[in-house]
Amino acid sequence: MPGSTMQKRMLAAMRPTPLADEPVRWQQRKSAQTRLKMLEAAVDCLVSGGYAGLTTAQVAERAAVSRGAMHHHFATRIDLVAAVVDHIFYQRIRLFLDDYLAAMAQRGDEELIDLATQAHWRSVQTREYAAYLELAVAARTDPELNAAFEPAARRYDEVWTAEMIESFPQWRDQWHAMKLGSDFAIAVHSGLLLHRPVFGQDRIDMVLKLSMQAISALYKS
Amino acid sequence: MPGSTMQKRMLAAMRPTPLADEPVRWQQRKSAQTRLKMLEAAVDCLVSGGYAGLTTAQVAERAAVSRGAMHHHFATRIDLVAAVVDHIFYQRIRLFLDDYLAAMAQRGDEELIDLATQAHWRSVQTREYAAYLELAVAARTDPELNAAFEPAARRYDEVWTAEMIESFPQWRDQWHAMKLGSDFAIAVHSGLLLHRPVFGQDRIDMVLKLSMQAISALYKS
DNA sequence: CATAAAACAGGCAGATTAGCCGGTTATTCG
DNA sequence: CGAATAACCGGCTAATCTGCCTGTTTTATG
Repeated sequence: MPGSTMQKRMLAAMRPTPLADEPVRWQQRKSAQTRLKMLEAAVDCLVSGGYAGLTTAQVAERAAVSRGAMHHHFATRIDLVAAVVDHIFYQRIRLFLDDYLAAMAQRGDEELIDLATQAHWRSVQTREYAAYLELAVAARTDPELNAAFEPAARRYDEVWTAEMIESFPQWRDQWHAMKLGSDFAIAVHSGLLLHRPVFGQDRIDMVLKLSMQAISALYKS
Repeated sequence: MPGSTMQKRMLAAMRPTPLADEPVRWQQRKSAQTRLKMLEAAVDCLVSGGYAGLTTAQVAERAAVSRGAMHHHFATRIDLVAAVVDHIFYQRIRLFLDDYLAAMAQRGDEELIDLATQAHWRSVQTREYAAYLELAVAARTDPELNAAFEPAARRYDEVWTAEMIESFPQWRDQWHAMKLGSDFAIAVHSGLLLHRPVFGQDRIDMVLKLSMQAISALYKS
């Protein structure tokens, strides 16, 4: 399994343009650093206060930068939001790959589907996914956000699909089933996250178990 | 199948206190009417602008009432929000029952589980569920909203569970499986709603089909 | 009919936010 | 070294929202 190749390919496909290559000049490096600090602060704002809590003032305060610096990097709020959207999708890919490849290194090449499914469920429980959820829901009612979110979400989905086909050549003839299983896991996991406060851990675990069985059954037919 | 009994029991269990019994005096009836008009306007606000768009000014404008009347019925914004939460859960129960019982009247008593699952998927595509989704996500980051939302969500869940056991006595000995199937459908359907803009209808339909199979399999073991 | 109470109307102040702008410091390059 | 450029600073305005407040109209009651 070309784990390293897979990682590089997916990350390259989703990397935001400002981080295209490492700058060498002090100014640009400092600038990128400040920019990243603001993006991470924006993610914090999303996680703790939702999309409505993602205000320029809050982000500037959390990032410990002046509102002037804020305005220098992101002229308007929507510029910041668009950058946050790209950042979140990139981080989601990065974190999932880190976790999945680590799990794959520990265990063998068997039960790869189970391993990937479990890694996806873990990725759903991260702060990055919480931020993604806020953006996804807000994009449903905010046209400006949706203009930035939907293209990024589609790109993420395409990269995900293409990589699945590339990375599991042994199942290339049943990639339809793989895609279905992936979509299924995505839907179940996000739904479970949404209902966790009411369901509680026990019911969550039972639904997860049932989902794994349904996915496994896809490959035995 | 005592459909009417089921309907009355569930609606009574979830009915908001202000609508406990029909008032007879003009004033109270008019008051309840205005109140309902504001609650429906609030749902409109939620659907079109998200939880952040649920402002007292917007609601008053959509409901075509003065901000004074608004303040008379709901002293603070959180009072309005709490009433909207109860209203939404009540409407969700009501609309689901209307749809499910109508579908059950058309078709026979067979495949009740399939019928209920399909009715649930339809209920997820209503404007009331869109409003519920906004509230559920906002409640994750807004303590004040969560204080009103979580108890209501738990009550809804308890009523749902109890009614399932009451209404399907023929499967009383496998109510664990029924509950699991219900939780599973709830998770899948909400997850699909969330990802529909990216998935598209074809992939949605395939996941729905797979889900139905997994649920059906629960009752054959 | 008179008085009380409920429903309704709309203006005002305080707080918050987005966007904008002139000024300041630090870095780069000729 | 000096000019140009990039990064950064913080105050100002307009708009919006919430909560509160004083009146006005409509309905109920003795």
